[in-house]
Amino acid sequence: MSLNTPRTRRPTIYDVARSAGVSPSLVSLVLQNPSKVSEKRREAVRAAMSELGYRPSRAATTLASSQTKSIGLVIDDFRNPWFVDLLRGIESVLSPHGYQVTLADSRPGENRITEAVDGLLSMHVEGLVIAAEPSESMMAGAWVPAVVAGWRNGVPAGAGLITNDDDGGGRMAAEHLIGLGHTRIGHLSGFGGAAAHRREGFRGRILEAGVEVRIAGESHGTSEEDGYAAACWVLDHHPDTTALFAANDTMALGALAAAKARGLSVPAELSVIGYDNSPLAKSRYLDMTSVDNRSDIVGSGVASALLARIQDPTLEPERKLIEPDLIVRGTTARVSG
Amino acid sequence: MSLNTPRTRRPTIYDVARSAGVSPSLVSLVLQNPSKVSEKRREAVRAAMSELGYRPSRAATTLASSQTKSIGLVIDDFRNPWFVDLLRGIESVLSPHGYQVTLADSRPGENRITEAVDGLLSMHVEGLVIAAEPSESMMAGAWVPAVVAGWRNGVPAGAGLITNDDDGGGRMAAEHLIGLGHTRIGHLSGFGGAAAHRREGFRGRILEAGVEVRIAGESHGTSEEDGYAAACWVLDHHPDTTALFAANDTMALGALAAAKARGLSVPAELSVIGYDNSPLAKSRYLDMTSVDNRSDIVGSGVASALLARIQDPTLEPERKLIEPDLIVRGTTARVSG
DNA sequence: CTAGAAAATTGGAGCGCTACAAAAACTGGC
DNA sequence: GCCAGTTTTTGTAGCGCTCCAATTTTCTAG
Repeated sequence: MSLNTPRTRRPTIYDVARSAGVSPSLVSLVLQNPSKVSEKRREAVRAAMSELGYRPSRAATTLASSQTKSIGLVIDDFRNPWFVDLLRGIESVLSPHGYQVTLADSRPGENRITEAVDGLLSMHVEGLVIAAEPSESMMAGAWVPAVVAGWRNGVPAGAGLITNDDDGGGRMAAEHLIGLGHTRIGHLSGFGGAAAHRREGFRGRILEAGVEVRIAGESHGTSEEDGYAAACWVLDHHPDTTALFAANDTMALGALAAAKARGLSVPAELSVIGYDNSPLAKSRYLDMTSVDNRSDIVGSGVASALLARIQDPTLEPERKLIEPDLIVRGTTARVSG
Repeated sequence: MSLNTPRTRRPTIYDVARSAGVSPSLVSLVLQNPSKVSEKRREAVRAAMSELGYRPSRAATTLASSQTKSIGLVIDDFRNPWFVDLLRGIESVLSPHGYQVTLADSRPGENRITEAVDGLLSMHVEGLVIAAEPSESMMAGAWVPAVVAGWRNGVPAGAGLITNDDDGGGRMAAEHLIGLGHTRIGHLSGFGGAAAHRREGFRGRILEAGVEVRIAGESHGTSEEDGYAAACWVLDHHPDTTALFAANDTMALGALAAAKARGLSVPAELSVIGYDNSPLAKSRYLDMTSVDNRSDIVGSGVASALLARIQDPTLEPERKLIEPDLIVRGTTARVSG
């Protein structure tokens, strides 16, 4: 059957059955458990299927079997680089169990998370991963296990939580800079829960060490421009600053821009640390020291937790933090002079 | 109904009907065409729905109505930055018509495109957008309209094609560099059809102008490392080169790295142009001149073409190139000396 | 060659919804 | 207060598949 052969109706198991000279039940059996069908018929059925261009109807399968072997993943913004790692982590655990992942985005800015969740639930997903700002009501009446990934605030009761230890990551960044001898350090914070945790972890460790810290950008966004503005504020008000920790790699890029604009060389005169270990940080040109939040591990953890709760719904939702990892590259150096 | 109230069975229109004291048909009608239902019953039904936490079963709806109001989008790699713009473009056209987009990735490297298409067709999508390397057989027996976006080779007969005019983009880049007075120009090519078109467009315009061109990296990949290697080759073999055009922004980043390693300042001693106008190029720090392939316009074009063919299946598939746009930023300058 | 067990195959009910024809409940005009 | 017309509501038959009990075929051993 070629593309050019228009068909009135998509073929069903009945068409396949007729064409193969067997009963529809047998066709269904071939689909589900081929080993229970004699080789002769199995091949006849398969031949008929490809002859007709048959593809099972997921709608019918779902309806009849009331299971979909799929989970839903809500992403806040497809541009967030960590979502791909999260997805891979999830798939690495789920695929061996025959589960598939259905994606939905919550339309950045529009906060369509309830719509996204509703859509996924309409598709009979057996579990839900929320990698977006959760809302208390989003799962009202939902009866499938859910796990929030990457957001620590507003997690609804009944939902699990697996995320990066942002406090720990902030502390790691602080530790690194302190170890390099920096004593006048700035932090470019941003808006949101993760940013707050990174900030508090960082600040805590810095103050412990008795080092001065200048924080900027707290209530603003997390874009490169926000990082640039925050870095400008720090560098203008505290020109003696020798190191900056940004709440994410994009903001760190803004910090690099601010440094360049002031003729400060990185890392000789100014050390910069980002967060996320995104492709940006990994790039040979930028070669940025960054905290890796191990989204792949978050993903596999989320998937395992979900799978366990799908299999045994009485299980209590888990709450777990994944340890981040500091990747030292070329934007940080021992303080000079 | 809270998360903590486990339910035996998900509620159906029958449950809603019973609880609202109406017939199931009426509930269905509220879902489809609320204006046809008296306000009193409509509200009763809606109250029952939220009381029970009812969500329609997409599987049942699909099966009964044999339409899904959805199209499938196959992406080669979620990391490709242009896919988000493509998606937004598609949604901007489709949403007003009540259509939704279902995503699938073809698992980069594994070339699971046939699996991705099969999965989407199983979900009864009414049309297909392939933003990945097409394969002749991927849609064997498919009976829905399909449009390929972004790949010009191997497009199956019967599928439409809307993509960026890569030759034109290459010519634009050449034009820009020639206009700036460059006469010894390198090109960092890469593997794949788009790269080939960009190369040929570029080379064509360059040769027309009687300018020398050095091309590297043709059969390699398109990563930053590939760009770096290609740039090293050009700069080492032709140290008099004053400008480089890279097949994409990531490779251009590699070129920047190569320039930095050789102490060449950009753009004073070396101009660099990328392609894609990705967030990378737009960033304040990199501020990279780049060709914008207008993925948003490709997306809206793809969606319009698909919609037209869904509505009138006899329509001939369209083939169209979208004009790119050169965005001049800080990595290109008039040749000095 | 045949009973009995095992393997292979089949029929039919039902999953949750829509579509459409038919029935019921309202309108307003006289 | 009654009829024709309109609006609102309902019953019923599928949509394409799975599941399971029932049936048929095949195999095994005496």
